[in-house]
Amino acid sequence: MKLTTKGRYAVMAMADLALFKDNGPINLTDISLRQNISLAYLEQIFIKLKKNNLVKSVRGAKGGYILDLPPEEIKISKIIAAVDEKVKTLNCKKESKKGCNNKSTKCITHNLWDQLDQHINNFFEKVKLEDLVKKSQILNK
Amino acid sequence: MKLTTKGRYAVMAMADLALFKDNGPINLTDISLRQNISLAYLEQIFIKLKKNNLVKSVRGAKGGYILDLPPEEIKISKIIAAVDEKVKTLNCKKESKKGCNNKSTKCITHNLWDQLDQHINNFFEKVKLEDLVKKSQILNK
DNA sequence: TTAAATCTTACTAAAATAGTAGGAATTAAA
DNA sequence: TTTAATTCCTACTATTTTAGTAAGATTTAA
Repeated sequence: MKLTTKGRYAVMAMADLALFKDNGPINLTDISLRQNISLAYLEQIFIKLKKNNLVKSVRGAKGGYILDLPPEEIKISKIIAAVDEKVKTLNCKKESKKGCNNKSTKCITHNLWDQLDQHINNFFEKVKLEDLVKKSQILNK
Repeated sequence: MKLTTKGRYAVMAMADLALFKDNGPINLTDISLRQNISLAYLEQIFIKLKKNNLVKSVRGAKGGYILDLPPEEIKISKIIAAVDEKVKTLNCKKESKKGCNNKSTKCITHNLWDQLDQHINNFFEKVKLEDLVKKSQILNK
């Protein structure tokens, strides 16, 4: 689990798709304007979302993207995992069969980071795209 | 809450201090060797730990650092906060009185990141230095 | 007096992140 | 059949952050 603006953009864009999911394919230019993210950057992000079966594309004029699943079935964890390659927040420099940093034991804090990863993952596993859309409707009066 | 190797090093070093807390001041050269972290880098880290009242220093020969509190009273969250300046995992580009990115509303995912920060913080609030020391003794046979 | 240590400041290298650029391919609609 | 809108693809670049180095000043036990 790695947290960067790329992941944040991805979640924002997916939430945008969810909000407008009944309008047919949504093009990136619209998302770019609404969410204030550069078009070219969004394009890169959507290639990854597509590869990970989170969205479907419709090419050509009047094309765009649509969610591949209903918002209540899309976990935030999947979205973030799709765009940010690395999986862990923090790694020990090297972990061999022996242990961390080639020492004979795991480093003192090794388990702590493992647990943190699980903890963050749990959080994002529980939240669905649907939850964000609902919230944004309620909270922004 | 920002997670980098600096934070990890800080936790490792503090755990090291906790392990050897009955030996009087521990010098950074020893920690450097045991934890495989460069001395000069450790020095920088310890300046911050000291500023944040997590350790006390003893200058001069036979000097070193000691914990300012017993390990059961030192939360991991404090250690990480001490060395990593920024507090949040992810920020919206700009949040003015109006909302994120100067739009009239908070961005769709704003609350999500706030909640995540709380979630991670909770985790580190619950874990004390003592827990790490115990664990390292048990798990590394 | 010396050696071991912290303290201080400034610099630098490396990596990651964020973003740009330019054009190819596809397709709805005029 | 042409055009405009759109995704797709690849490469490049600028910026920021992170990690680390360097050099020396200061302090103090022995």
